[in-house]
Amino acid sequence: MSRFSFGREEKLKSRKSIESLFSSGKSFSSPPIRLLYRENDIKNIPSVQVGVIVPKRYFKRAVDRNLLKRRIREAYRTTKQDLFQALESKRSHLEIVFIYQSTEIKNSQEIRQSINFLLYKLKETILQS
RNA sequence: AAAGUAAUUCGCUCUGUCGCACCGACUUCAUGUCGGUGAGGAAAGUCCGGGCAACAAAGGGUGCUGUACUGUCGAAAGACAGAUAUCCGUGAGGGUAUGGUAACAGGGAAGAAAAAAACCACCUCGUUUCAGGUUCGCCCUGAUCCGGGGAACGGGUGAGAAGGUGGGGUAAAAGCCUACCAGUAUGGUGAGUGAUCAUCAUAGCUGCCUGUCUUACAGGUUGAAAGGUCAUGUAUACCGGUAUAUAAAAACGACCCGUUUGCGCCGGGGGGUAGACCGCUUAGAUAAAUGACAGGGUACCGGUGAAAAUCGGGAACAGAACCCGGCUUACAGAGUUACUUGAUCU
RNA sequence: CGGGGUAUAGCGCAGCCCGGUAGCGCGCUUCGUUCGGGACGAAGAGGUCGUGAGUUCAAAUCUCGCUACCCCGA
Repeated sequence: MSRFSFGREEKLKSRKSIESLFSSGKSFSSPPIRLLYRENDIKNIPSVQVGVIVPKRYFKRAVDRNLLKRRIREAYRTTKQDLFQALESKRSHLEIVFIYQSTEIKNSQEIRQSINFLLYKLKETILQS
């Protein structure tokens, strides 16, 4: 597996897991993005599933929503290495959702900074627990 | 040339790195490698029509909804070409409307009046009173009150006022008569597939809008969250058979006629669950791919400049979710063809 | 993805079907009443009828487009 790939297994798709994530997940934010995550050790395999949300309320046109989702996915894809290394020792399953919370269309640099910070903080909290 | 009108076509591109979805081949315990394909003219709004699917089907009438000039194409929506009326534009052109009219109803405010009369003003006859004249006769003239008659629209309000203008006519008037003009109806001739147009003759026949009404054609309902298969496995909804026959009642789009089903028993069956696959496609996903970053270039835009040039910016509207045909809306800019121009430049 | 609805005064709603005067309640302003306030009484102000076109003599109302908000369907 290539280091920067972002295949089907890494995407959060199940309706059930999303609902439980929203009801029992923990979160912290770095504007304009909020990160929502949950840890479980059911599978006993180090793995991550990620979802991206851009609310229709903030962006009426589908073009803008698609653009922001693509930028967030790219930022995650290029900066996820540290998180994976940290998970190697924990052998736990992690579910993450990124929620975009701004009415402006931010450029790629700002989004990447935000994602960088969020993933760093997530790594720290996981290693501590 | 410039500005414009109509139709039509297009609507960024190159390099590098890292990625995504589907399909195929090879290889595998996992997986990986290679190759191919991967947004639009509107994919949008969901305004119409059709396919497709399920349900309902026994039919008829009334009702309801939509459409309505002519020809051609089309499964239908609709498109193209034309006709008439009207509005906009100098113009090329563009917008809007269009079955039928016999009968009935309505048209606020304003205005005398909204189609039929009345009122005021007009003319005339009789009468009351007054004034003046006088040939002294209720004889003449004028005004006034009341009553009868005449005719029509003079009343300047309104979006709209009883065809328009001139002449005649009359006590006063009026298509009352006449000339010309506009329209309508009927008939003839010619042109056109047709709507219709042109022209001739005849008839004084002459307001507009809306609704009711009426004619022809079309329309069952719900939408891929339709629907099917598998897994999961539960209340008497549903289905089949049988039996009874009294009726309440229910279904058949709103109503009427009409038709069908009906207590019970036996057998099947299933409220639920929220998973997978099919439906699904030469783009074909299902928390939903078609991209991100870096660098360069073009159309084009802005500044400076006489020009060459140079500096800065740099592609609009917008992202498929069952599929087709239309309509509507958004859109930086560019090309092609035909045509127009009073005022602009050479 | 599909279907439906609403927009009128600061707030909540009528009026729209069948075109001609924009109204109701609460609130607001002024005056009266009271020692003062509340309640009460009297008077008054306040609306591009979401927006852009069209039809019409005339549009909140009829027709078409656009915008915003809300609801329903597993």
